[in-house]
Amino acid sequence: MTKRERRSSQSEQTVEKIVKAARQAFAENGYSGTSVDDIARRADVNKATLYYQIGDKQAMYALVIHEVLGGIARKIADAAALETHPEGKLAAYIRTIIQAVEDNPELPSIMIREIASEGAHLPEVAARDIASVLKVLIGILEDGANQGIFSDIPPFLVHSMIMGTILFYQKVSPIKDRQAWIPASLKRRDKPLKGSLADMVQGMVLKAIGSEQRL
Amino acid sequence: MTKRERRSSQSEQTVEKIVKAARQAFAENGYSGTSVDDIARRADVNKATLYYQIGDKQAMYALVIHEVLGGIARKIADAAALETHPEGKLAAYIRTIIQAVEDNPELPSIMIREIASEGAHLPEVAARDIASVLKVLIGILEDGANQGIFSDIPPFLVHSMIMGTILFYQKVSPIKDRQAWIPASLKRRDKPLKGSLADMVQGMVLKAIGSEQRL
DNA sequence: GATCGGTTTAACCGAATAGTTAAACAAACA
DNA sequence: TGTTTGTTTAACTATTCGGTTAAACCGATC
Repeated sequence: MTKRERRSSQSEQTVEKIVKAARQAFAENGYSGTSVDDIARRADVNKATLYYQIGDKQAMYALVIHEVLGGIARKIADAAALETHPEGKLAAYIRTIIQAVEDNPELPSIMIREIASEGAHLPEVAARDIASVLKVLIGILEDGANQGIFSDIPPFLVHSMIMGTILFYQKVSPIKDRQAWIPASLKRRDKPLKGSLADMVQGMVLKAIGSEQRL
Repeated sequence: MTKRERRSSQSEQTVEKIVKAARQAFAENGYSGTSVDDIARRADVNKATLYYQIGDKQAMYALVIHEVLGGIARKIADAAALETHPEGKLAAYIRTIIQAVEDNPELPSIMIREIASEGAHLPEVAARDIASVLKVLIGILEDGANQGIFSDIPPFLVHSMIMGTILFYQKVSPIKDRQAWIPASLKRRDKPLKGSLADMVQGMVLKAIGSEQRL
């Protein structure tokens, strides 16, 4: 590392600290529920530094969104392209989304809130990312329907089912563990599921949209 | 209407105006994103009146939550109790939830946000309501599994699938209509679904959790 | 029609908010 | 060592926030 690089790499380090703090804060409390001072406190950095390094609150949010959603779109498209059959493509599609959710603990909260507010704070880059993911799903479902493998269910309903199931389960699961009225036996049943959530959701979705004549 | 009643009924009318305004504001912008002044403006009432009639912001939110979630729990239990077979019970369960969502346009946004924040603003009354609904679902799934009708899927995953699908679709559907890149033919396919969303979700969920040997 | 009590209101308060500024700091370089 | 340049900081501003107050309002009762 040259001397010139050292300064800029320290700057990158503070940017990283800020983005991490912002990601956690936005996930916990939403856009309006998060104050810039709170982000600064979490990042252990002066508030003016946030404005110097990144910009205003919207810019911080856009950066977080981009970081969280940015890479996913291509990953999904790539994973689906590796498969040949619609069933395999759909399974890969679901598996990749679950993998992304498990890699980013803050993704469900942020995405769920974004859906609730109908994308009010979404930068267009992110909207395009989501759109490209949807196009992949639409293609898979059309292929499957043409081959008689899938029944004719509106793609947006399928999309709602996949995303809704995954994101909700990710958020509901920890709440469940804190509920005293739920018998321990029930709680235990979800534990081993952790690793195989993908398999379970895959199976459910494929059965849900599978065509009758195939069974 | 007696003379004495007129005054109190006018008071009730302002409370209604306030609750309606609060419900819409909280649904649109969330708890933190809604200002008391905004609610007052929407209700066309002075801010001090809100505090006189209802209480502080939390009390207003609790009232909205109670109004939105209050009646649903018993409706679901009643509807499921009318059926004898697990499949019929589950279908009634789903149908009732969809009916409630369609009757309350603000329900999805509020409930989705509440899930994102892990019930941070939820009054205990509402938490109990949700718990009782979950108990009904757990009972149905246990019966079905014992009778070999349903396969053994964790109840919280089934719950996530049902609620996630319904709530997400309700929010995603209007977004979809505003997207220019989506072919009109695709948009049209969801239209006739409006009335039969219940049938479709019922069918998907039952197929998703149906046991193998039954097919 | 005087007055009593429930209701609404304008005006106000302190705290928190998003965003700015000018100065201090520290690393590179001459 | 002094200067320059990129970075961080404390202190500040204007606005908005949730919540309060005291006075005005108005229908019911006498």
